[in-house]
Amino acid sequence: MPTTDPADRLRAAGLRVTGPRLAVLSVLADRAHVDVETVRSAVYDQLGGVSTQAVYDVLRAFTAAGLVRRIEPAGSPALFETRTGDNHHHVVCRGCGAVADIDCVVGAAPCLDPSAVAPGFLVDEAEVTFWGMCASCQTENRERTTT
Amino acid sequence: MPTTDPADRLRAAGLRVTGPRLAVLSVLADRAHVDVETVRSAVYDQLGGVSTQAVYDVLRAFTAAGLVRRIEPAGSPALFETRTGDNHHHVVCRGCGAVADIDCVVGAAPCLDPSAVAPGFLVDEAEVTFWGMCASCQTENRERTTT
DNA sequence: CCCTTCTCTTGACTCATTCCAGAAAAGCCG
DNA sequence: CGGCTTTTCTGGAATGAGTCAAGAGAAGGG
Repeated sequence: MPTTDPADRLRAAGLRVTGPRLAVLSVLADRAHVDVETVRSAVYDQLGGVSTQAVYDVLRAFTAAGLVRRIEPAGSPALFETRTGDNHHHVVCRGCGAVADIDCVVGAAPCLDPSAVAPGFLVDEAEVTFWGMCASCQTENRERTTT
Repeated sequence: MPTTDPADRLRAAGLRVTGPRLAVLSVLADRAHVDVETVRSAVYDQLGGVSTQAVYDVLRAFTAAGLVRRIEPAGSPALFETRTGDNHHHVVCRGCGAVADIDCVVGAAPCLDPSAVAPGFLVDEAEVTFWGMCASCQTENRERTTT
């Protein structure tokens, strides 16, 4: 059974095993897309205390090690997710800011071919963000408009 | 002759014609992608003074009116561009942060079909950002590595 | 020309994120 | 199992983008 143990996953990534790191890892495992403040408070509850700084450091280390991916939808703070390496994309709700995953339609990265890129530009990733309205925000909007 | 005069374009959008607005408009016309600070200083030079606030207000009003589009590549401040309504995309250089336009491969918005969106989600736009290295950053990188 | 309404100015303030020591802990080595 | 090096965590201050608020000032309609 490969790298199921959180501590092993950290070691495999060349990172030291510490309380905060394990806690952050477990928080990320629970939820799909988490912002720093959510991580911080969850870790805080779990360990009885952490500094904001530690959370940022841990998340940066994880991102650099490829354990988590950092996404940053326009107009909202950074979010972190554990699905990495599969180049999937995101839908963001304009109403409530909810983020959901979308499997990549094409496959490997970059999943799109930028036809007319500036000459010499070497593209390694295509990031796709879909914008729209989630079901509940549509309902809410309609009600408010109709009323 | 349709909306060639800046002042007319403002009026057509239902906005009042003022010094700062005309100045911002001309700054945006000169460059493809501008951040707020660049706009502010250019307008400052042109008019002999503006408040940061006015620049933000003007840009927000323009964005709301559809005169400009606001883009926000992860890790950099907001940029504004005058190409609107043609749903084109962007390449961002990881080295220097330079942004260039890419014509949409597909055509109309949303230019991609999110196959497995959460049920009920109404998508209205697909925003594509290509990440990579521009020609000069590649060269610089190679030199630094080789040396 | 007057009045209403929208726009700018100034200045304080929030929020996310980073920088800066120094103290503490984890790993590695023998 | 100790000692040493390296990395990580703590606390606190600082930066930068962007927003809020209240009042002075201009644009436009009548």
